Amino acid sequence: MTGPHILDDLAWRGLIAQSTDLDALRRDLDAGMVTLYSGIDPTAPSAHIGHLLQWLTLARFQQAGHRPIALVGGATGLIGDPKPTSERTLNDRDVVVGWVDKLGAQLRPFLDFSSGTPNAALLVNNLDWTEGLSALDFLRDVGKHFRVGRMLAKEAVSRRMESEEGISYAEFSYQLLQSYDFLELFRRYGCTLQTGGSDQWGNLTAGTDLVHRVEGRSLHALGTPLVTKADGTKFGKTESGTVWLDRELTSPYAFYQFWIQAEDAMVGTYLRAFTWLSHDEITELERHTEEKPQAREAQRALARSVTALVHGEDEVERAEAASRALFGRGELAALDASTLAAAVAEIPSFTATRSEKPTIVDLLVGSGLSASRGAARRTVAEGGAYVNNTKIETEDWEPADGDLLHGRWLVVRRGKRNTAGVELVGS
RNA sequence: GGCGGGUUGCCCGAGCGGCCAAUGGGAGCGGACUGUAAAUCCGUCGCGAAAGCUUCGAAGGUUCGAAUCCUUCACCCGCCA
Repeated sequence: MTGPHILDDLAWRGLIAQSTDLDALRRDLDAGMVTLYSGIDPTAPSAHIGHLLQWLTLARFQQAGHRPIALVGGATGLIGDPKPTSERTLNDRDVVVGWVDKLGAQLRPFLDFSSGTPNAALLVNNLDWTEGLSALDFLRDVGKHFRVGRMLAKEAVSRRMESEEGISYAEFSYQLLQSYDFLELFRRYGCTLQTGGSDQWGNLTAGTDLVHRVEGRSLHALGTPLVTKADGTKFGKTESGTVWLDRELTSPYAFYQFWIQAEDAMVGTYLRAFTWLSHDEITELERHTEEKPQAREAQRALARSVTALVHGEDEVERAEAASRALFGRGELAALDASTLAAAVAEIPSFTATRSEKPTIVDLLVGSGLSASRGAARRTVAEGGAYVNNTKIETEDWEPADGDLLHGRWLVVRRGKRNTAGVELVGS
């Protein structure tokens, strides 16, 4: 095996926020193949880039020769992990089942499941071992090992206890369910390490505690840091919401754009956490950002790498070509028809009819760039409306024939970076 | 089961019969600067071109007039059983 030790690599990448006994973990990792797991709950029809980080972490361990188990929480997803701010609303069972399937399919490309490989990845669903469990058995076999004082002390619980809203018994019990997963995976597969976001730390340690009490074994837990923006605020959101891995929810182009807009101060952090680029390559890119930030080399590499990982090289090509066309210094009118058509295909677009004589306000609203006519008019008044990179000053502006690129397209833009395509049809 | 407190726009949070489409902060959005970055400053932030319309947990009611008062319901929090 080449390259740095897996723990050193993770540390270098800034992926170790918390851990149980790191030295003991290192000894186990060095002694042979370790089976580890990380779980995500089905709370939406797609994973997002926070989940991606967990899967990549599993993949890094697999790359180092260890066996990853990717867990999808068909059971825990029915209960809901306590959020610091508010109680979750329960999702219907069949909805959760559908999401479990989607997430399972979505994570497959990130791990090697090929049978025959000694450390082939496993995909499990915790509903498999909890569904048949009676409430009495659960309380006797799992509940009996938990002290309420310890449970209350967990941050996820205490934060909620202090909040106005409080916490339901169901969410309070969540940590028991997740702990039981660790115990079950230890018994079934000899799993001795759980990784997860540091917001899961309480749940991770609850798991090691349970196994310790029941099996007398000290297992390991590793918490990855919560990825944030430079000012500490939420990462992974755009104007239109969460950045999803599902292309129907976040198009590859939008996905690429999200990464290319990364802040200078954070681009290195993201490169380390979300890409497979080597330490040398990343160090070089970080130096580039330091010396020539306006070139945005690091952002470009980041967007390219992560988009390739999630959507493939072909989509990277398309996203880059569209980005060049839309953000390039060249005139849009100078683009040939096929390049333009390809670019428009990548961005949200809609069709308008000539006879309807759409105004700039119609175009902004119709393309979804503005939420309402009032908002669209405001955008025009604020000087944020563009057609084909030309600022539109009046709200009753209508496209003339000469404005149409190749006889039918318009590129509408709100602000600096929100673009949409319009195809004008009819006569 | 009893008593008390609460539910306001994306979030926090004022308002406690008319001056309230609702103070303030944050987030968001647009502009200037720049580099599809950050910071800063300026503007904006229910729908509508406007008249006006729909909002302050839900439904009723009192009133010329309600987010503000009353009734019922739902949910949340606390204390006591």
